[in-house]
Parts: sequence; C-alpha cells; structure tokens
Amino acid sequence: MVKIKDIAEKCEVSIATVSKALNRSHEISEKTTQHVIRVANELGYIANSNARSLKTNRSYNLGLLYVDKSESGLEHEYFSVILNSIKKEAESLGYDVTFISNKIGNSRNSYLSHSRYRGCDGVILVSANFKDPEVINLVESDMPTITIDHLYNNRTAILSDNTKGLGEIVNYLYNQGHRKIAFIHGEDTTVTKERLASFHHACQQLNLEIPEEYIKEALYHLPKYSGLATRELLELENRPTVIIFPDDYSYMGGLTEIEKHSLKIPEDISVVGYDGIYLSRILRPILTTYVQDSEAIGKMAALKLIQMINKPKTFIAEQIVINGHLQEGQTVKKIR
Amino acid sequence: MVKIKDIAEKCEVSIATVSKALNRSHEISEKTTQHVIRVANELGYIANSNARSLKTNRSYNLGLLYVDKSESGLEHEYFSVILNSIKKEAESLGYDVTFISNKIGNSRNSYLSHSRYRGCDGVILVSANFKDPEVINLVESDMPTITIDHLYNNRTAILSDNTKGLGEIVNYLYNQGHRKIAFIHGEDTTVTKERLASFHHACQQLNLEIPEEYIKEALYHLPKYSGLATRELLELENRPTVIIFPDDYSYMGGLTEIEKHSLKIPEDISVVGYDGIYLSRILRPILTTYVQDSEAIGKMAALKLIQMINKPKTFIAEQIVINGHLQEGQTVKKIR
DNA sequence: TTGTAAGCGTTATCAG
DNA sequence: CTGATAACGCTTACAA
Repeated sequence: MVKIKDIAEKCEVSIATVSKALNRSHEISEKTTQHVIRVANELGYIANSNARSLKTNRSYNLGLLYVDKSESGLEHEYFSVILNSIKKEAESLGYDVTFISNKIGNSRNSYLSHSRYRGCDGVILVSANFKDPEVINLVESDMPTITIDHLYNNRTAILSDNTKGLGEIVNYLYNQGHRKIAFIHGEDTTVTKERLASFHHACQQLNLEIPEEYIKEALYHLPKYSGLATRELLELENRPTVIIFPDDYSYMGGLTEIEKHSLKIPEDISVVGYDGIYLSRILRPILTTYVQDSEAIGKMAALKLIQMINKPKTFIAEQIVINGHLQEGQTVKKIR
Repeated sequence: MVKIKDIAEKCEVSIATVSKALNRSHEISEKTTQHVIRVANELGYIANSNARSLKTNRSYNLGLLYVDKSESGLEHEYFSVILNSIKKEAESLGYDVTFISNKIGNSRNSYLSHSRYRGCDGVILVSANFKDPEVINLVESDMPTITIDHLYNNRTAILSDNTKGLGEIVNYLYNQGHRKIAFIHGEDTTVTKERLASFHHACQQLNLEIPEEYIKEALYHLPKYSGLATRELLELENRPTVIIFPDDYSYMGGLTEIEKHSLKIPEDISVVGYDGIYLSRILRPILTTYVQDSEAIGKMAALKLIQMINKPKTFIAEQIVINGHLQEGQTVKKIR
C-alpha cells in the first residue's frame, strides 16, 4: 500500500507537507498542494483510517445498535427502511456505519465497550431492549447516542408521532360510524404507553365508552399473538366492529383468525394496521393503516447524531417527532 | 481511556508483558497472565482496534457491499434476511460488519479504496451491480471477496439453486396438468440466465412447446414491470394457464393486473412466485413459490469469507449452491 | 510556506 | 519468562 511517505519522497517534500496538502490545509501553497494531490492520485494513494483515527480520535464511523427481539433480524420492513435511510444519510455526510454487538472478538462484552473498541463517534439505537442495563449504560455514557422510538430522560430521541397516530385513527373510525373499537396493542414500551394513552384520550373526547375487554395485549411484529387476541375479540358476546392492530405485520395473524371465523373484511369486521409498510398497499383489500415516515426517521437520526458529534458542547437534547399520515385503504366499512 | 500502559504501571510489569498476557501468549507465566487480566478488568480496559489494526494489518471487520438497484434500500426481505444472517454469523465468529460505499468522507471513491481505507479483512457483495467496473475492480483485487447470487470467473460465490428451482417449478406445474406455462423473468443477470436455461431445459425434457410470447422480461422486485408483462400475457389470444413470476414481490404487480381483468386465482389463472419471503405465506391465497434458504445463504457467505481470510493460500475458490424447496401454496389449480 | 519530531496504542522482535 | 524498543501510518505542535 502506498503511503504518505511514498508521496513525500516522490514530491521531494516532507511527510508533514503531504499530510497538510492532502487535508487541504491553507498552510501549504496552492502549487505544492496541487502537485501533492496529483502525485497521490498517480500513485493510487488511499489513506489509512486506523492510523488517522488513532491520532485524531475521530473515526467518522457510526455504530448501529440493532437487536431484533423476535430474533428474526432485519426482516421487518419498518426497521429495514430506517436502517437503510440511516446508512444513506450517514454516507452522504461522510460517515460509515458499523453494527455494534455485545461481543469483542470472541468474548462477551458490553455494547459500550464495543463502540469504544471500534472508536465509533456515536451510536444510533434502532431496535434494542431499552430496559437492558447494558443499553442504559451505553446511553448514559459520554458516547453520543440517539434513540429511535424510545425516550430516555434528557436524551435526544427520534419518535414517530404515536399520539397523533392513534388519535387520527380513532377519529377516522368514529367518523365512519364505528363505536365499538377494539385495540390490540404491543408489549409494554414507551411507544405502547403513548399509543394507549392517546387511544383513551381520543375516545374520551368523543364520549366513547370502550369496555375493558376491547383492549388486548400482544407482541409487536409477531402475528401469532395478535391472532390469539383477535380470536378472543371475535368470540366476545358484544363483538367490536373494528380492530386496531399493533402493526401491519401483526395484522396478518388477525387476518388468519378472521378467516377461520368465516368473516369478511370489511363487510363483517373492519381492521386497521399501523406502520404503512409496503405490504399494506399490496394486500387485498388494501389495509387502512397509519403510515410512519420511516425514511424520515432514519435520516433525521443520522443527521442529529452527526450534529451532536460535531458540536457536543452546544448540542441540546431534543425530542423530534416525525409525522405520519393515515392511509385510507379498503378495510374499514362505513357504518349506517 | 485506560490503556495497556496503565495496566503495566499498576502491575509493575512492562507493556510488552501486558500485551502478551492479554493475548494469552504462552510466553507469559500463568500467574502474571491472571494478574494482568484481573487488573485490566478492574481498570475497565478496552482495547483500541485502531492501534491494533494499524500494527497487525487485521481489522476483524468485514465490508458489506449492498447497493439496491431499485434505490429503495434494505427493504426487500430476501436481502434483509441475508444481511442479518451475515451479521449474525460474522459476530459469532468474532467479526464486525461495516457497510461499504463508494465514498470516503465527502469525496467519491471506489469500493475497493473504501474497503482498504477501512482496513476490511474481506468484503461480501450482496446486491450490487455486478457489471459495474468498480465492482469488478474490487473482485479482481487481492481483497478477499464473496459474491452472492453472481458468479465471477474463478471466484467464490454463494448461489441459490436457480437451476433446481425452475426445474422443480416446471415439473410441478406439469404434474398439476399445466401445459401453457408463461415465465416472466428478471433483468439480464447470471441468475436470470440460469433460470431461463433451466426453464427451457425442463420444458424440453417434458416435450413442452413454449411459444415465445410466453416468455417476458421484467425487473426483479419491481411489481410495476411484472404487472405490465402480466397484462400482455392476459391479453394473448392463446392465454397461458399459469404464470411464473421473477419473485414474490413482483407477483404483487401481476396480482393487481389479474384483478383488473376480473380473473380469480387460481380458478381462472394460476401463479407461482420465487423467493418464499414471509409475505408469500401470509397472502391469501397462499402463494405457491420456490423458497430460497436466505438464512443459509448469508451464513455461508460469512463463513466462507472468514475461511478465505484466515487461509488465503490454501483456500480454493468454490461455488456453493444453497438448496431451496417448493412451497405448495394455493395459487396453482390442478387441471383436468 | 515547509520541515522536524513527538506521539496516538498497539504488537513484534530480539535481547536478557 | 520478561523487558526495551522499534514500528504501524498518520496528524500536529513547534521550529525554521
């Protein structure tokens, strides 16, 4: 590999001059700079990020903490899109992206250690177990971090607008004539809490009495559990006219159950999803769902993290809410 | 950050001894080794991968080249699963994974340069434009590489079994009584060539005459183009009884078109997908498709690349074919 | 404007 | 079995 020293020899200048020229330092004359750059190109010089990082303590590398609780990996489109959007934005700002695990080489280690080991300038937490002490440890360290869809005290987070989302859904359903609205929510997380609160708030505003049996817990992204919850709802004496699912994927579990009961969507029962993944649009009937702008979420996460890295002193923790919108599909029946 | 020197001082040994002890060198006595390790833990020592890599020329970091031609990113499940499987296997073998772009910092650069800049030990090419000179340049360099679903001369590749796949599909359709089999294939790639050859071969074996108008080109993962091709097929005088799609996603484009023609699947027309993504199982009717073992593909890619890295001399380029299987869904009608 | 030299945190060689 | 020391490739005071 050709290095700075080789260029220096060829140009008959010192390595310091080469380094400065390559970094476009104004200490160096325009002429020398151009010459050095030309020779560097001729020789096919490529910098060594390890040497550079060692010296500067900056890696221009972002860590990505992505732990899928369902152990099924990147396969959930919502997160996949976020991940890719992070990658795209980071690249366009001159940063690379490395996955962070809780191992270093072959031995177990904390996420924080791993991030430090790789010299990450910052870390984005996309889907993690936010209650894991190790994760908390990372967030509370001096390592710049951004969380997506989870809010830690006094830390920067990118949040999808769960409050607005559930509110819009409930109001839409009400306007379509629905009064018996069931809500299957995901496991207990910040996101879920917010959605539940918003659901109840919206119902209250509309003077809707929702029986407790209409509220069911399932797990995000796992159709099976939403299927079970759906069955319970369908077998209720006083069956709801519409079911809100935790997410579009989970709806598929409900769908199977609804079919088993020989019910037609939306004639016999209406359904609403959440996320607005590609799937929701290609399903038939097209799913009525709340579309999260996951593209924007990922982009904003990368952008804010890099801002934080660049101005650690003046950066103020903020909670950024990314708006979504209701996708009116074909799965909600207009009543009366 | 605590470093080797701090440990050395506390233990009253030299930094060389600490380094060796930490690396479990047998030059160092068991007693010293244990002591050093204990103190290292007490102090919360974390190695610095930059310094280490600089010295050893090994990063334990794999580059991942993933360029989605549809510009839509990680959102295709087939690739998402592969990516995650690579990440999992790499981690379990003590490697990290970094995305490789064609930029370094803010200036354009080649994939190869980027890989070198980050000191990657090797690179996996998941979804790339395999005809791009820059990509070819990377593969032909001394950087260990593995390609997925594309075969370069004399290089290691992980391939899904396209030959077996198309053969099985055709034979299955034949057994179900189908004689008028249409095939919408993807853009011209190694994979497509193989599938087309296999399709024709299987038909020939069965003495099936397939009219040329039954073979259509579309683009992988883009429902729109398969939709157009489907329309052409449906409007044919002599309409096929079954259509094979390039992939499960693309089928969705065909589905829309079939619905526009008020045709029922599989009563009026049968369809077959390819990939076997999650979607294929949750669709109704369940899609008959050829399931690729993407989990195994990703895992094998990481494994082989690491083997290549470890034994560059004895490693022999090989083409590894990962078997899939036919998923009998509900979209193929039994004829007669 | 350019050069000298120290040093970032490791590993590896060689001597003791 | 342990230690001194050079070296990896680069940046950056500071000197010239």
